[in-house]
Amino acid sequence: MVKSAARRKALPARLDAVFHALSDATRRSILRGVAARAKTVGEIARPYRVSLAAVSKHLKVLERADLIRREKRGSFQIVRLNAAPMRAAERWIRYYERFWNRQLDALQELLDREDSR
Amino acid sequence: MVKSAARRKALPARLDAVFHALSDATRRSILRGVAARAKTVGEIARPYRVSLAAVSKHLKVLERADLIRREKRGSFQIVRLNAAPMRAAERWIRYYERFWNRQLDALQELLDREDSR
DNA sequence: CGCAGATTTAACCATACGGTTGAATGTTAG
DNA sequence: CTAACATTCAACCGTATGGTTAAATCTGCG
Repeated sequence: MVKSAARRKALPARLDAVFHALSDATRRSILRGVAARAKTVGEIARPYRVSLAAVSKHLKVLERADLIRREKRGSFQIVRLNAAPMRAAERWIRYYERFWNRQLDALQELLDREDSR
Repeated sequence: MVKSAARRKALPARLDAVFHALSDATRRSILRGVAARAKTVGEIARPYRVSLAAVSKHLKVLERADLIRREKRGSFQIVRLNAAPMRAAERWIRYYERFWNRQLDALQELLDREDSR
């Protein structure tokens, strides 16, 4: 059962892992990269000034959040994006859309009042 | 100038702070609470089993991400949600919507094939 | 003034993070 | 079999995190 396998962790813990994975600019950049196309670890690491071992650790964090999947291909491996877990994160955030809209409305109202003064 | 004040930090750094703030279940829970209505620190802390000092630290993390604003009201203070920074986070994630859709499509296709076997 | 209440600060602790270097592992190619 | 390559592991380092308790700070009130 694909679904239950993907959900063995409780939602809060998964959100913890996903948001934590996204809280680092290097990791977000890595995700952008593998979203464009699947890459080997070496390819992923090349653009960054950090060591390969550091990138390996970043990949482990991303893997813990299930945001990437690895396919072993002999001596190297192919890393590809798994965007699915972002859905829950996006839904969590989007709950607050009404609040930022409301606040923007309030700000707009404020600015309108300033303008007409 | 409201806008430039809200943007004194570079986008990546702000995203770091926002995603990090959201990576803890207690902090997410706190945000839910203050979204419902503005609260004092004491009110915020009451439901949790941790000390007031711990909650105070959580609030500092949320404040660093500019996800809450505090209004001093004499001996206590009122904490309210500031959802605006979530916009950028939501936009960052939504970029990947097409990927999780694409992958869901692929999964659906797979399941369809299974069904018709 | 002086206390009570609300909140933060300080000091401390264990663990996690993000980075390094160097050794170890696994795999393919000669 | 061995050399070369891709990647991870291990050990270490400095700093951050999330928690604690106890002391400090600030404010309103009698």
